[in-house]
Amino acid sequence: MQNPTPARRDEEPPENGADRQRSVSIFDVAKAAGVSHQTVSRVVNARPRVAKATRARVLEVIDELGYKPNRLARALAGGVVRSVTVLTSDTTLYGASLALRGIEEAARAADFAVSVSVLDEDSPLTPDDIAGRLARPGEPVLVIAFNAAGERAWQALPSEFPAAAVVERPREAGQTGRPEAWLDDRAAAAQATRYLLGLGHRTVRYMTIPSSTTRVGQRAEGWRDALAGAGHPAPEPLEGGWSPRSGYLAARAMVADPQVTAVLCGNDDLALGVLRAAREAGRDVPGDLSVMGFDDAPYAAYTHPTLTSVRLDFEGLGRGAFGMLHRLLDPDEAPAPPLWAEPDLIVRESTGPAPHRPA
Amino acid sequence: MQNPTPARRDEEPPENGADRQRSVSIFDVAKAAGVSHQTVSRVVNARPRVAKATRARVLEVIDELGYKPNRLARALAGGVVRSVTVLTSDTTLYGASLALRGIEEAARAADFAVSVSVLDEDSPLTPDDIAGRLARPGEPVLVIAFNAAGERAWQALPSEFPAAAVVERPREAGQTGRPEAWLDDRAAAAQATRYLLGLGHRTVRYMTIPSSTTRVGQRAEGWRDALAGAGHPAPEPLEGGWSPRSGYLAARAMVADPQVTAVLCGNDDLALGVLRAAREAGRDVPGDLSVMGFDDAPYAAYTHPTLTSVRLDFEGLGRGAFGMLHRLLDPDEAPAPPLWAEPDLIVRESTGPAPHRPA
DNA sequence: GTGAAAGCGCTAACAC
DNA sequence: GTGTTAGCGCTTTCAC
Repeated sequence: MQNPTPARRDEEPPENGADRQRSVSIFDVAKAAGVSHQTVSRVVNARPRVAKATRARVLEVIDELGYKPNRLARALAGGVVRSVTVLTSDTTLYGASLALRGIEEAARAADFAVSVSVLDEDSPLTPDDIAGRLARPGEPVLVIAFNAAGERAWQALPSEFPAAAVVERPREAGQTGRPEAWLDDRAAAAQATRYLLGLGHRTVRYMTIPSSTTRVGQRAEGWRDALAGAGHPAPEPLEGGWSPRSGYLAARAMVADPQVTAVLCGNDDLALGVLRAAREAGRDVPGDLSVMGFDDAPYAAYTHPTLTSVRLDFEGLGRGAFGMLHRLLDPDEAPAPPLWAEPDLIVRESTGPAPHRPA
Repeated sequence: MQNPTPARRDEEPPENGADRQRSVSIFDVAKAAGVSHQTVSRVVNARPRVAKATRARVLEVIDELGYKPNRLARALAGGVVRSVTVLTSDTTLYGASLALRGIEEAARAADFAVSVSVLDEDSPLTPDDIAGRLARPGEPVLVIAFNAAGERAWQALPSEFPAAAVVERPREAGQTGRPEAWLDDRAAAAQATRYLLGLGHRTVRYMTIPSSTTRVGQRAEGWRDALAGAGHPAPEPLEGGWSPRSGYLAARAMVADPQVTAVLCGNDDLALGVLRAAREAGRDVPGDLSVMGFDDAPYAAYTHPTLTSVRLDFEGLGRGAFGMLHRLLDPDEAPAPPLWAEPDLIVRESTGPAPHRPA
């Protein structure tokens, strides 16, 4: 297939484009620069002991020949890794897809290759199974743990794996601290709830997105916090899902109840479903009922009514998570990561003052 | 760092979990099974010439030791590749993220690793640049070319690369046929337009999504086809973008014109923006104006009014594209790929009969 | 400073 | 059928 002769890297590369297959190797560079392949390796990896002139010459040849180190060989030989596998379970989820993009950006900037491996709800997650998803054993892992499947993977990941995660909520203090990046959903939800309460609503209902853990989600906690802070008992949360449909279904009973004047939803899709249920029940939004979303999806400014929501910097979060992993691999890497932006309340049409009580 | 002794694979693996690093190699299996590493390789790769009993024994040992072939080494050694790099430019686009998921599913089923490399609008795309994104030179590539950045990559990809793409539209016949998977957007748009025409609308306006090529998009072509088929001249298309915002902006002038009674949008996001512009202009949808989307995003059934749209099987498309690539790599692979589903018109509230003409 | 040698885990070519 | 040999392109030692 390749060169049938036993001779190795001794003759000129084929002049014409006939055998374009084999790309230029470290030996080609070495030969052209008149040094050993080892010296080339040193130059490429910015190792100390190389004469200035030698380095310059090698660099020049590299440029000329268009040499690119082969990632595989590099990894196989036990060099620095420069690749990550991202474990994620739903690339269509708004937050997850943005986080993935953030990770990819940061990774590319750091010259890391990123692989993606999609988790099913029920994928087996033994250490062996996870290892099987990696391009190379020992490769670092980044998990997007916004939902249960992701969180399971994060938990299941043996601690020997160099890894970081974007999570819904940080673990309890006291657990071994593996790097985790998260958005302060709890504070954001509390802020959202306080905003609604400030509008004069007697209380605020909350519709849950599935929590990544068995415990109640961060957003629900924030909602509770705010209610408690205002001296209100928390009503039973409504159990939603991820989709508009689940929001619609979960809201149908609630919207019939005129006592309910404000609902905070775990995400915008849910809020959209609630909007529809309200409309069908003949309740005016925001006249009779305030509906609030979470995530600030691109469509939130264009629904009817437009959706008050909380903007979250998922992309920055992804970048930050990669930064954590990078620093874990290489402690004297970069300074502090550019922190991701704080959640931001975006007020639109779907929320308003509490209706005047008929009583 | 690893084993400091020069001896290679001659002693027992460390009994305790102390040195968990080095995973079990083909030599470990070979030794345990009392065969050569080559025989193990044959078994693993399902090669013909192995005695039944030998095969069984090796398989058993593999299972026992939990041996997993090292992808890197495999690739380095020039074996079958079993990995793809997906080039995509916007993971948040609905269609693209679903296609990616479809690819990942199919790839995992075929035991391929998938890497993702995100394209910017302005990433350089010389062959060298593309090669730099690959985990290994010569690795197969799958490009998601729904937009200009993706299409540029697909065009720029040297033909030596084993590659396939999901594209908006197939190339002109006559161009070298590299495998391309696409949805019949053109027929779907024609069908949508005919549906609108059938409702009594005098004509149908079309709002474009950016085409992946310099020519007009497939959906626009379909719309033209239908109009022409019905003997109508095609009015000037409206230039939209990808976002609800761009749809809103592009629609503002149009909705003021009472002559316009039906608009077909290049995607649902655009339609959402149009819906808002119509509302602001005081035009009733679908009473005064029918608005139709494309893609059938999950929220389409929950907007107000709910959106008539065209459902497209992006996930199936992704699976199909992977299948094409797989067969390209290994001609005697699988039979025909499970074809992706036909586009499907979903009628909802946003479209209706043409208003009675005042004249 | 630089080069030579060994080997990462695997597959391919060729014996036997 | 099965074992042996020689690399894939690179990074480690360790000499000089």
